[in-house]
Amino acid sequence: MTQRTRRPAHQARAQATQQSLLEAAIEVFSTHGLHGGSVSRIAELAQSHDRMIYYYFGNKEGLFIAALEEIYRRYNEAEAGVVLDTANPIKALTHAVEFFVRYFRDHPEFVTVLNSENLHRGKHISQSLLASQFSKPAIGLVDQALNLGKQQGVFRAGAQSRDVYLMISAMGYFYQSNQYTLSAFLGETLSSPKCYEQWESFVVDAVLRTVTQSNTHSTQKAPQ
Amino acid sequence: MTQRTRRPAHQARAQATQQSLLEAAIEVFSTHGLHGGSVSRIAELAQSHDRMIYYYFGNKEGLFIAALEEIYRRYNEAEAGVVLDTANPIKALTHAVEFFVRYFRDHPEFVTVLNSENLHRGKHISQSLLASQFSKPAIGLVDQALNLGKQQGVFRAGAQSRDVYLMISAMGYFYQSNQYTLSAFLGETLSSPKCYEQWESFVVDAVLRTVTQSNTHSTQKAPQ
DNA sequence: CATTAAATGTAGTGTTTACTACATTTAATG
DNA sequence: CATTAAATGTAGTAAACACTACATTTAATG
Repeated sequence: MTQRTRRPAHQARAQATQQSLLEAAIEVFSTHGLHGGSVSRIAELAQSHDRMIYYYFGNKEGLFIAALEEIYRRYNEAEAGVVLDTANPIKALTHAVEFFVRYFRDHPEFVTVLNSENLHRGKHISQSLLASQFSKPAIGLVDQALNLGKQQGVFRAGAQSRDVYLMISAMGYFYQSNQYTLSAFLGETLSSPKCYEQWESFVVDAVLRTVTQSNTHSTQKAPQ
Repeated sequence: MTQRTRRPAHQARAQATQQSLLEAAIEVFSTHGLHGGSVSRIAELAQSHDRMIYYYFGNKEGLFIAALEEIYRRYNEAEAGVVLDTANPIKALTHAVEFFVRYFRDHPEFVTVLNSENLHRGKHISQSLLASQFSKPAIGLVDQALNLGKQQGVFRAGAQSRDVYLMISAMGYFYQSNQYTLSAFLGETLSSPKCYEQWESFVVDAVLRTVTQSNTHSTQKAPQ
């Protein structure tokens, strides 16, 4: 905030409370949504006071924006940490798919907070100054694997990175996000490890079938 | 409710208020969520009184369950109205995909209310007595098209209806549900008709590539 | 046309909410 | 060690919330 860099002990403690408030906010907002999660509950979970939320984040919305930025930051950080096998495009793309599907599975708070933000029509992410930075490495992984395969003639040139990224995200995200209504709708639980594994391998299979060279029909136009 | 069938004028008026409350509930819950949408706002939009919500639906949760059941009912109704070309499996599956993608696009309230329900871990849909009925025609369309193709040797036997249904739903649903964060994340708006069309044709292509026999030299032209 | 019950209108209740005014503690510095 | 500002603690406020007690209107029936 506006503190000078002259008071290290104060600043350390301050940053600790900020961090715990942010962590609590992610937890509460992810389980109850923006309206459902109260500032008092967040403060309590952080073992602090709601007073501090206003001190550090201005208001409830400011805290939500901070939480949103944080989960995006972690998502990008995780994505940046993935190293793909440059020799084998199929292996590379497979690993990329596995990363995304597993990330959504292992980070339900990312999914639910994004859902809350989309309920509010992206009102907060559009306010965020950091949002523009997020777009940089977004499709990076998929783009990397796809280009690799195109160069080697394994993947068809028509497959666009953005579309394939959306495809992978959609299948991983939707399975996690809608697991409860899907389970009720389909009459079977989707949360078991066995079910997860089967879905993961299907997604890998579907993505590979979508991007690999084949002489089957196509409704997709040529790339430009 | 508990009214006898002896008072038609009363009953007609009663059903009208019930219907307008339900419609208003879908509207408000879909734009603000379960917690964000208030009963007073719903009553006002329905040009009624919050008093009537408790009279007809018991409480706020009862109204939400009713709204949930209603959007599911409409979804199933729309699905049941689709007639597929039994002679051409590729055409049939293409039409099925187009139906789903367009349904999610044209019924954002279905998407957002389901998201709210999933935020609450399916708490309400599991309470619903009608929920079990919903599962019946769920995969129907996809299953129909897929079996058709398998019989004719166009689609591979390994492709399971449930997986393909999830794939189609995921790609259609996610694109609509996450359009705001995706637009910010990817740096381009996804809501333009042109973008929608391109995505739709990609989904059709991806699904067909996923389920078709990989080694067949199908010279069959794609549907327009 | 009086009766009756369904349907609606009115005016509340207690609670929770986001947010704030004000007091107090902490620790770095002259 | 007194000063000072950052950091925290306490005790509120007004508004919105879900929900309800009670009164009134409506129209079908004896």
